[in-house]
Amino acid sequence: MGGTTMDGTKRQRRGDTRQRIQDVALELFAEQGYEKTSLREIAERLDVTKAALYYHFKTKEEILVSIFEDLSRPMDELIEWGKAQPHTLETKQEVLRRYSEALAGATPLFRFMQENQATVRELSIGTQFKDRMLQMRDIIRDPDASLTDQVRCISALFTMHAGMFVLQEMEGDPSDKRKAVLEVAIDLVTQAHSGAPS
Amino acid sequence: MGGTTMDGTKRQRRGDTRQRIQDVALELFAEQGYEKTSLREIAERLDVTKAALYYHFKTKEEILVSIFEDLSRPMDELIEWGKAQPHTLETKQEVLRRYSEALAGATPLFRFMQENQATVRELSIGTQFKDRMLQMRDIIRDPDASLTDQVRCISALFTMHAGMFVLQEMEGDPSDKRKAVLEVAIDLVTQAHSGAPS
Amino acid sequence: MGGTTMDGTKRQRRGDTRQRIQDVALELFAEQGYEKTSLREIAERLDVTKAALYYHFKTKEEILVSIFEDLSRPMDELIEWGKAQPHTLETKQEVLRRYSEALAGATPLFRFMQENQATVRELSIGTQFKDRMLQMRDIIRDPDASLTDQVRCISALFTMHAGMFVLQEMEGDPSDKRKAVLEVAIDLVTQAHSGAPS
Amino acid sequence: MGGTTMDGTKRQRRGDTRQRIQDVALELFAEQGYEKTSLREIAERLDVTKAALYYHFKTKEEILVSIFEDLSRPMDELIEWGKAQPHTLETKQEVLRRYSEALAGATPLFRFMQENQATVRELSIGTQFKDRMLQMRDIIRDPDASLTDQVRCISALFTMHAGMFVLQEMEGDPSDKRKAVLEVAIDLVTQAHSGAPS
DNA sequence: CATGAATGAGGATTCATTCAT
DNA sequence: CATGAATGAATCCTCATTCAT
Repeated sequence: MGGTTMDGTKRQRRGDTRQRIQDVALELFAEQGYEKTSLREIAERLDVTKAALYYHFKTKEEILVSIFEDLSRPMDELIEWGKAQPHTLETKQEVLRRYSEALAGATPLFRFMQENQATVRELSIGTQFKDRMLQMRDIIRDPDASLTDQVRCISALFTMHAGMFVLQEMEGDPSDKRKAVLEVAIDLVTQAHSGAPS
Repeated sequence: MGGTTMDGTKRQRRGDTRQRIQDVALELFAEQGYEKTSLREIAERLDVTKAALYYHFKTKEEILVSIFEDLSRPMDELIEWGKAQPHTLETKQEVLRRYSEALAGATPLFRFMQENQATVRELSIGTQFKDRMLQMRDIIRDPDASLTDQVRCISALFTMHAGMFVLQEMEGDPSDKRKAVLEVAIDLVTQAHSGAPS
Repeated sequence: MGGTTMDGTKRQRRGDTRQRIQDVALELFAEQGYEKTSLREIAERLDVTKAALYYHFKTKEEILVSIFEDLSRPMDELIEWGKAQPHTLETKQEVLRRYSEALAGATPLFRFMQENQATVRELSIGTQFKDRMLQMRDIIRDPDASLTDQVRCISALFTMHAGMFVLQEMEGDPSDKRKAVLEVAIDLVTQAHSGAPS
Repeated sequence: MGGTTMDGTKRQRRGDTRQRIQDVALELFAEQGYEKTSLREIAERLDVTKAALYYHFKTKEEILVSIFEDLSRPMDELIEWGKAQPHTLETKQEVLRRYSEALAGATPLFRFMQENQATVRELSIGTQFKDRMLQMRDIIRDPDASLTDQVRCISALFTMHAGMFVLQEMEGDPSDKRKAVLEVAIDLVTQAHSGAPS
């Protein structure tokens, strides 16, 4: 597929239609939801025909899948890395720090995933995403800790997740807010670590 | 056609159709999402025609609105109560306790609201729900506290929210889990209260 | 039907629902057209249920039919009278004068008939109305006259018809306008009469 | 399904679907009225699916609008021409002559417009059509003339309009009838011109 | 690479009508 | 006299998808 001269940054300037489709699609998906975004709409924004989309993607779902796969790679790598580390507090804190960055790098996707859970659940990426969240959870929490401490860890994760979107509506410098969110999350994990097992 | 022999099973249900529509609709909305649930599906489950739904509700959206209004009243009352109290730590803790109960009493609705944010956003209830969340936020947080402490308060809210659904997938007694979630939330608010202003 | 004490003006003050239905229906039919006016709309305006309409009329069409029959009686009588007279110019002029009054007394109905010809054509009253128009034509025109003179007579009729509605949009006193229309119509018939046979 | 063996009958029709839709639609609209003609019916007659109609036209109304725009252009041009001429009797007579031709060239459309006034009134073309009629009126009549003479001019217009359809039911050669109608119309305008101002 | 034309399945909604109470 | 509840058939319209060119 896609025969071009190998100049190192191949496929950058040329058949960028595929990329543009993904960009527009993600924008619309995040804004209006997956179901309410029609291929017609995407095509119109790109000023191509619907049929053109089908040249690049077999189905509507495949567009979403491809976006997901491209953008969630950093998160995947983070999980891989986290699993290879010792389950120390320091690891967990570092995981949170890196997760904060991963989230920031793919805000629209995560916003989409969060706001379209019901839809995404029956799509192939639904399971994938859930699996990753569970893996994150298992890196962060300690199965032998008290229920409360486990909740703290999970809460740390959700705090970061939700923080991204809810805090957008508060005044203040975005990077300050991100720092605050991260701080609270790290705090939660740290507290969980110093708790007594149930 | 449609013929169900009058064996009492159907006879009993008379006059409660409106309620039954709401019940089935909420179940399906929560399970599959609002967009993916068709009125045909709801009607079929109730063994009535689509047109019957329109006797009781003017539009699909109105079904959802009516469910929302009925089920979110306790939350409304809680907010009313919370706003009338002094903004002390004790009030906040009590609000969280009551919120925990309100959530438990309307789990499917809250699950729906959380998993269908994208859809709900352009529906009339979207704004209402968001408003309520912001009011809860303003009861719980202290606008003069440090950013971090404000995040703690918001995190307390989301912990409870998310807790409801995410923890369903963990082993353990449901009421234990609810208690743990509440504890973490109260903890967060308490910590926020003892922090120094920024 | 409708047993009440015979006080001479029976059924005037009491079961006037039937009458009210007709009034509202005609108003709406004339305003929006027959197809676009739903029984729901009529019922709502009267603040009764749709089912109530069915107590008074068997079908939607019957409402229209009943209106038509009640309001077009004067026109019927005019035709009867006209047919019994000698076919002189004076008769025709008098017919036009009386027609002018008949039209004025049932403006909304005639407006409706004119603006809903396509719909009315397949309704029972369609044929009736057309028949009456043809009878009017045959009273007014002389089959032995030249084509042109026949057209003059028919034109006289249509002038009066259309005049009712089109002239509403011109400035000037309504009764002056009606007089002008009648004058032109009478003129046309008079001219037709003095013409030479083809 | 739908299977028509490729025997040429269908093959020929390619690319002209849009036109065929307009043709069939106008035919049905004129015959049964706009409301009573369903897209299903149009599609069935053309042996395509309803969705195919939507490929060519955005809405049912747009089908009608497109027909109207295509077919009423001659009338538009006539108005343009008429407005540019001096307001002499000769101009008016010529306008009527040309109008007669314009009407003949778009009989089904004008029949439709006349028989569906109630429907058309709330459609976008309703206003357009009315505007054109008023412009025609203003070309033909003299605002300083007596009311009666103004009615004569308007009557001339309606005579031509109505003539088209009513006369179809009279015996006689069509072109003879058209000539007679035109003669009466011209007569009316001519009389109006020789009248004394009110 | 992309379009023009079309489809089949399904969506929400509206309507005239019925009937037991 | 009138209503409450329901139906069956139809409506316009939208969508993801296909395929010959």
